[in-house]
Amino acid sequence: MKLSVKAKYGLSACIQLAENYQKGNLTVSQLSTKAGTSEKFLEQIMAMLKKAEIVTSTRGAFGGYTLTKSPKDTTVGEILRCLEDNLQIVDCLTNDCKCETPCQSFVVWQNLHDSINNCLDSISLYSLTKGDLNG
Amino acid sequence: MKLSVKAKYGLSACIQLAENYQKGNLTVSQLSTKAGTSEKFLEQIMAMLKKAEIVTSTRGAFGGYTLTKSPKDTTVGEILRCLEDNLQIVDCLTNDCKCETPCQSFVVWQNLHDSINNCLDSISLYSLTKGDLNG
DNA sequence: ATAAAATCCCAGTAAAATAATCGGAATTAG
DNA sequence: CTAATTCCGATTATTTTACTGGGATTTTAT
Repeated sequence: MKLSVKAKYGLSACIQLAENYQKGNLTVSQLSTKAGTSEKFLEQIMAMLKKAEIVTSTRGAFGGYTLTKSPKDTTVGEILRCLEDNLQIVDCLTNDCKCETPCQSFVVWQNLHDSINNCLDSISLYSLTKGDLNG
Repeated sequence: MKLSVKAKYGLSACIQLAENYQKGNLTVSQLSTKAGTSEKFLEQIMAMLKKAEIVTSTRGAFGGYTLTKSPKDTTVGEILRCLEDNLQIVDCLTNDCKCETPCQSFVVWQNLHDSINNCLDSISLYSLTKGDLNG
């Protein structure tokens, strides 16, 4: 139940992009410095975010990354689902449950899954840049 | 962000103890069979639950485990905190936060941590044995 | 055309965490 | 005394995470 550093670095990068929204690209080099990791590692993370269409890239000189949608329309939930295997804390919920029959814990995992997603979906990047969750 | 099998097996064992509450002990052998793991592995998990005083043990022949408190007073939150490193999804929250300054993600981890704990603390073992979270 | 700046792609490796396994000591009931 | 059981500590195997590295491709500027 630990969050991966991919999630931390990736969210950090997205917050930076939110702060730079409509002010042009940020490069992996710039993003990685502030996120506190290597370019090569953040590169992989940006590839995941791009595949999920959370960020949009421009190749070549003067290229870089931008948010695909506005910070108000981009949630932490989307970002972490992209970087944390869809936030599936147990496999039971998508695959068939292979636990004991009947699996009396199932309802726990369902509730927990919903709690986590509801929480994170309610936080937009915009609210984080304002330091106010209701902003 | 995956739940460990320790948490799954441990919760399964606790549910079994809840169903057997005030009907005597259950042995590791009995618990492990239904939980679907080995005796030796569940032994370790029961030791953790004992240390957290969630279960009480009786040694020797005809020994085994019982719940320390009633199923109504034992929550899934307690159990998973015991088996999942206190449900600390990031280290920032207890240690000093070593992320970028200022760490704009901090509020996310706080919210998530609270959501998870509130969710799990609201589920008692009793409600699980009844298959009704409001029971 | 060339060079520089950037993303993109794929492969490999090192470290850490997880999931066990193993052997045997201590305790208790009968 | 014996059998059933928890308790204790060490070791090992497997999987996941966290990186590192090389180089191809794309784009802009000169």
